[in-house]
Order: sequence, then structure tokens, then C-alpha cells
Amino acid sequence: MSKKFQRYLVTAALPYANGGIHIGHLAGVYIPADIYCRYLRLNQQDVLFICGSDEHGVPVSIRAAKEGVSVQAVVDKYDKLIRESFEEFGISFDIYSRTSKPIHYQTAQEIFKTLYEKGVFLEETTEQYFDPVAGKFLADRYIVGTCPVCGYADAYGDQCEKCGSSLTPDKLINPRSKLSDATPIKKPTKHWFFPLNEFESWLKQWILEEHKEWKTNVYGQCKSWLEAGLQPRPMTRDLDWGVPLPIPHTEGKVMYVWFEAPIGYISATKDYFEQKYSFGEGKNGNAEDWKLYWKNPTTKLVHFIGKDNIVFHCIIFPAILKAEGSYILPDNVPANEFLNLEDEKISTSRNWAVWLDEYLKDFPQKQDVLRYVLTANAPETKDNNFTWKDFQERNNSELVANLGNFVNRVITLTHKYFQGCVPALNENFTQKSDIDLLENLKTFPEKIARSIENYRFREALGYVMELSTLGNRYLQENEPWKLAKDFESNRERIGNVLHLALQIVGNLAFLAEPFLPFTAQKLQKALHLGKFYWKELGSQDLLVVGQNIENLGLLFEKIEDEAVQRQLQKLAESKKINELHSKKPQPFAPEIRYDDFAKLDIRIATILKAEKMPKSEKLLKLLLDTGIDQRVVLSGIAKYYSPEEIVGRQVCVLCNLAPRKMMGEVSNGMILMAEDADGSLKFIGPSEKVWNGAKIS
RNA sequence: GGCGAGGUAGCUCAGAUGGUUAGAGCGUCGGAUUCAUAACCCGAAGGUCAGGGGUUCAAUUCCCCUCCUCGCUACCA
Repeated sequence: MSKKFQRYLVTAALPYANGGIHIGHLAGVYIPADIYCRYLRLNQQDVLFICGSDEHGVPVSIRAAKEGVSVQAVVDKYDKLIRESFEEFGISFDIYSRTSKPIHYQTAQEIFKTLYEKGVFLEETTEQYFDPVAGKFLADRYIVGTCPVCGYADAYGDQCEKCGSSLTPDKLINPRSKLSDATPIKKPTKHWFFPLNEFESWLKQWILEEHKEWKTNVYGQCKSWLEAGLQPRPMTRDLDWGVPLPIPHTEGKVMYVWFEAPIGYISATKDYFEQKYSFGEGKNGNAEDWKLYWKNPTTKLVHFIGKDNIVFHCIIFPAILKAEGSYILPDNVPANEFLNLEDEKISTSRNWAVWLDEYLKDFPQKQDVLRYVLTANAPETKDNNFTWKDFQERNNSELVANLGNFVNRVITLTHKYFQGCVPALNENFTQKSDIDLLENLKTFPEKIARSIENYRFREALGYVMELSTLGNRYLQENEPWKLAKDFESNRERIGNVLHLALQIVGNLAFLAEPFLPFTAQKLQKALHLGKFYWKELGSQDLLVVGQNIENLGLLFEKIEDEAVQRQLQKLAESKKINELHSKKPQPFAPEIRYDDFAKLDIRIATILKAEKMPKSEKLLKLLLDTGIDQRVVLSGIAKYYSPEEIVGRQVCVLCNLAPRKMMGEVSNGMILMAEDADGSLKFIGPSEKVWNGAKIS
């Protein structure tokens, strides 16, 4: 834990090239990672900050099909969007690479091959869905059909987007291929499994014993997984978009994204050094430098991610690296929780988000404001809420009124009394409040550094603001504007006060840099400051006496109600669109013949008994009188009906459905339900009482 | 249902290996001030630390139960 490290390798989760970056991503991953790296650089550490677009996986292929363009075109488009908004937002990656680059293919294939040759993988042939027309195996996402839960006609094989149920392709009614509409058939295919179970005891030792300092959410998640027991996981897929396997005769097979995406960190590092040398900096180095960062145990590897990625970064990826054998493992994985927006979950598909590219257009030159708000309210220990009102208030009462105001007062006073030049500090006029101020100032770099090193960024930012408050208080206590009423006799004292206040501003110009890089840059320029490192901060002579200070105007401006209203309006519109969308009935399913319908034997039956299935949230166990027999049917309606209220009711039952086991009970049929616009389920039955067994036609 | 993380002032969040008056920022109210973007500074009010039980001289902090939120997971023929 207290190991001495010689260099840092910091990674930020690879954004998926399927959409833009929103405030949840920023608050959870990119801003904290950027603060950490900017601090480390100011602290003269050797640090490499790595990121890049993750461009494989099924969703991009589907989007490409939907937009009618090539997969490459889709990833190019989003890679560009993401890359540009990060750049403009000041996320200081040393490299932003892509997993579609040849270097990544090589790297991923090398690692795969090493594991293959070491005999790490288990090979297993299983039955998978196959599209006989397109001649391809189908990922779950590529199979659509009617959702067995809500009846939505275009549910995916892994999940129904309508009702959120998680599914498997077997569960879909009338499954069909997205590629050709053909009915998928099952066909054997071979896959390579990574035996996570073999790494279980090692992982337990490494995480549960050796990394007790990890954040509680991360540690807890890992513990949960490890204690549940790990299973082998397939690391290959039958797809044509992805990194091909480096094994002969495996055409049409690629690596599972979660196998190769984290390797993207490694290939991005290689990419960095290749680019560096190709631009002529490499005279003294060599292209093997990346190994220093990935294979030398004096390197501290830190992964910044969101909580949804914990398993992949703490369990699967480390196990893969461990199996490979020559790589270092992360020292820490400071995963953040989630950020909500105006009390609701951020959702890309529902367009409930604040998109970085749109923010940058709506609030030009206000990168630091968003950086500030998202840091001050970062979901470090629990899910947090972002509201535009809070954004406005923090800007107006913290950035404008505290920090911006302090800087402005000091510079204005300096111009007023000393023609904009830094006055000298005269020892004869030093007072206790000066000494207190300086004593206090000295403690800040250390405090801020400690918080950052422990991944407590909101606390660190709080200290920066505290220093600004201290400055404001100092001015208030010493009231140079009052002394100036008799300027000549108080000249030295006024000079001292402003000198010290300016030194505080000078310190802020660097202490704030990890958090507010644009503001820090402006300040450093206006104060004509040289380059200072963290260890030099806290000192009282950053500014040179006599140096001219530029009047840089206002650092922050107020955000008016109208701007906030506009943003709220924008959100209200997405909400309206969502509601319209969800209230629109689903389009009709494809035409069928009478024969198809006639296959369904739907009867009226009476519920004789009803009880809640133990250990289940959704299932009720019903005993039905069908007129012909009495049978048990399980139905996922527990959220909408209590057992007592439905006994005696007549319902429609699909009777000739194959029996199915759920939660250890066999269900013999399916109750037909109508789904309301809000997703709730209602029984359908005869309008008047009929005899049990009545056939529906 | 199982597992994990949370439930602390009006709001957003800290914190305590159990011990005298539970903290911060913002908001609110009062005062002071005018160099400053009606900003700053000082002060005050505001909390049975989700609810119930237990252990203890002492619990908000430890244990058990219940409720609520979020995530993972099983189930929705």
C-alpha cells in the first residue's frame, strides 16, 4: 500500500462509440481522472493518461444497420464527436486512441494468442442461433421477437426495451433474425472460455486481503462476486465486427468486447509512444517504452470507471493479465456511483441527459463551470443528483461571489492604488493577521494533495474554495480601501495587504489548476507567473514585486434564470417526446394465417386459488379451473394484483403452451393480460360470466 | 428473493475504531461594510443522524429486524 511508485499510468473508461458524452460520464470518470492527472503532473510525477474509443460490440452494428451506413462510418462519427468534445472540455489525455486501430488488433491478438498457447482457454462447442439465410450466427441482440412478458413485437433476444425484462432468445415468441427475417435455427459452434473460476482464490487474496483500501462500493461489489463463485466466461463471439481470433480456421469469430476493450488501454499506450517517436522525439527513447508503464511493478496503474464497470476492471481484466503473466495489475480502481439528472436516471435512449457537445455550444467558454459543479457534487460515495438550479446557484454563489469576486477585488485594488504593479512587502508593517494568513496558506497544498491522492476530489475542491474565502476574509479584516482614505501615511500597510492578497491569488492560480484549468491558465497569464510545481506552492513569493498585473476582467459571470429555463425547457421537450412515444401503441406484427391463430388454444378459466410464489418478486401461483382440468399456472403479475383480490375471477388462458419450469414450479399455460400505457397489466376476461372451458376464437 | 451500496439540517453532501454542545457549502433570517459581479465579512435559526428492538455506564456510530432508494442477480410462457 505504501509502496513507492516511480510513474503513474492512469486510464479512463473507454467511451463506447455509439453516442456522445454526457454529464454522468464526466462526473463519474473523466473529470476525476483529469483532476488526478493534472495534479500529478503539477507534482512533477511521470504520468501517462490514457483513453480511446471502444468501437466494437453489437450495438454499433445495430445502429449502423438502422442508419443504413457502414459500421466504420458509425464509429468514425461518434469517435470524432467524443474526441472533439473532450478536447474542448480540457480533458488532458496524453492519447485518445481507438480500438479499431491496427495496433489494437495486434495487441489484443498477441495477448489472446499467448493465453491460447499457454492452454488457458477452455474450448467448448455449444448450440447457438444461426441465420440460415444470411449464413451467420446471431448475437442475442440480433434476434427479435415478441416479448413473452409484455407482448411487444420487437423485443431483443437479451432484453425487451419496452418492459425492461431481461430475456434469452429462447424466450421470445416467434423469434426472427434482424438480418433477414428468417427464423433462426440452432447450430453448433466452438467458443473459447476464460476459466475465471481458476483465478478465484488468487483474486480473493489480491482484492479482499491486499486491497482493503479500495472504495467501499468497489470492494463490496468484488466481494459479492467472489463469494458467489466465478464461472468460466466465453471470450469469443460469432460476429464479423470485432477483433478476429489469431487462430487458424476461425473465420467469422471475433473476441468478446470485454476481452479486448480493456486491452485498448495497452494498445493506446503503444500508440502514444509510436506517435511520439514518429514525430522525432524518439532519439533517446525506443518504441518499447510502453513496457515501462505496463510491465514494471514500479508503475502505479489506476483505472477510473463508473460503477457499472467494476467487475470487468477488478475481476475479469486483472485475471486475464494475471494469466498472461507479464503485466502489472491496477493499484486502485476508484469507481464512482451514478449521477441523476433532475431526480431521474440519466438515459441515452430516452435522451434524458446533458450532452457535453450541446453544453459546450450552449455555454461557450464555461468549461470550468461544469467541471466545478460536477466535481463539487460528484457521486463519490453514492448516487447524486444534478439540477440546473444547483448549477446556477453554485456558479453564482461560489464561483462568481467567492472565487471570481476575490480575484477581481484584489486586481482592482492593485490597479487603483499601485497602477497594477505588485507592491513590495514591508517587514515593518507586518501584522498578526498577515502571519496567520501565511501560516494558513502553507497548509493548503498538502491538504489538497492528500485529498486528491485519496480520490476525494470534492473535498480537495472544497479546500481550494476555502482558500479563496480566507482571502476574502483577509481583505475584509484589513480594509485597505479604508486605509486609502489617508493613502500616503498608510501606503506601506496597504501595499502589504495587497501584496499578500496577490500571493494568495497566485497560489490559487496553481492550486485550482487540476480542477479549473481554463481559469488557472487565465490567472497565470494575467499575473505573469512562471511555471511552479506543487511543492513550491504555499509560498508567499510566487509573484515578483513590481510586476505588472493585467486586469483580466471577470473570471466568471452570473448565470441568469433564462439560461436555466432554456435548459429545463430542453429537458421538458425530451420528456414530452418520450411520453408520446411510450403512449403510441406498438405497430402490428407481421401478417399470419388463420392456421397460425388456430394453433392457439385459448380458454376461459376461473381462478380457484392464488398465492405469492416464495422468493419471487413477480410471480403469482394460480390454480385454475379450465372446465377440463385444474391446473397450476404461474404468472408475472404480483406487482399489479394481490392474491386475495383475484380469486374467483374469470380469465383467458393459453392452454396448449408447453409447460415451463420457473422458480422450481411448473407452469401449465399462460394467462393473457392487456398492458396499459404505463406498463401495468390488466386481466382480460369475458364481459359476462361464461362456462369454464369456453373456447376463444 | 439473494448480494452490494446508501437512507445524517430546507437542498447537496461530510463524519464518528461508541463518550461532553453531530459538521461543511448553499439557501433562510439578522448585523456590519462598500474595494468588489447587491458581491464580501460577522452572527443566528434549522437535525429524536429512516423506524423498531438489543448489547453497553453510554449508540446516530456495534448487533438484529422492518421500511425506502440505487446497482448487480434470479423469476415475468
